[in-house]
Amino acid sequence: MISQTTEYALRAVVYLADQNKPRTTAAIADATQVPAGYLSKVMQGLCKAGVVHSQRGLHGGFALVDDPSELSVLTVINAVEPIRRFHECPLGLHGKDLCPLHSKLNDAAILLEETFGDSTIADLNDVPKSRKPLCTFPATKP
Amino acid sequence: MISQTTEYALRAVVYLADQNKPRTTAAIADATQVPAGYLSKVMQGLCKAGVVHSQRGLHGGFALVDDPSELSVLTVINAVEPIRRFHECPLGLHGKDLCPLHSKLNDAAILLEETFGDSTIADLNDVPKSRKPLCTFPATKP
DNA sequence: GAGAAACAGGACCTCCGTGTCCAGATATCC
DNA sequence: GGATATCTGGACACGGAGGTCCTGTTTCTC
Repeated sequence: MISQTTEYALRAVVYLADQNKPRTTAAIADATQVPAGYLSKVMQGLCKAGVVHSQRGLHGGFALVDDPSELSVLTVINAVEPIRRFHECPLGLHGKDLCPLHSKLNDAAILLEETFGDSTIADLNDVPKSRKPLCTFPATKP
Repeated sequence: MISQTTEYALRAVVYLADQNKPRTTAAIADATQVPAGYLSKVMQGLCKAGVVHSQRGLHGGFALVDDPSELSVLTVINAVEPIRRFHECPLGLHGKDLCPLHSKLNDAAILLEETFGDSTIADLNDVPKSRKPLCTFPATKP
């Protein structure tokens, strides 16, 4: 449903939203448990898509471009790997008129888009402090 | 959202439902535009999962085990590649208590399961004859 | 301007989804 | 029982997702 890479991107964005200042790849990787080398690629993608911006040099790192309350989960997903829609039959038959099967699959895709479009990154961080932390970056101090 | 293989399986099942007698791999492949060699593997999977049964020899082929009205789209999907749920944090933190991010992703997975669980293969074939054919196996006679 | 911090991006690796091909097993028909 | 039809299963090929590593480039600080 969602690729590994997309989930990595979401974790990183949720983390950045919670920190609201630039964070280095190393810091994000540590907090989100994403392989640092690979995360670097993922962040480059988010950067090109305009979701985050990067700053080199001392005190640099990545930061969100928009306010987390303005950034939907769907936006992040689409920046990495858009949800696949069926605008026409994959077999090239009956033109734009989807058969029931692909119509159903398309409906499911739309459902996902709505679900992810409705929640913002801010929403995901908006929980009581105790439960808060995303899955990882919080109280990792056992 | 749905792998290529899963879509192939759905096409094959929809076709078999419409034919309601055993069909060979070659016939299914032709009707559904799925590479024959690969379809053979996919059908073997569906067979092991108990969705279809196979018959070797003359007049053999594959046929559905259950009535199409008893077979949900979800069943077929799960037979090939189950929808991934998050029963616990993938990072191994806070036990069974999902963080908002993975809780959201899990909700989306449940939504998909409901959507696909609600429609049967029979539903997909239940349209006016003219529009009917799945995407391919119908009037391919131009 | 020198040095350190940090991103950018290329080369390379592995694994799995997708796909092809073929020999073998099994069922039907005559 | 032999010929034919058909599924079964293994070997292999290819590309892309996921992942590692290293060098280059930019920017900050002093």
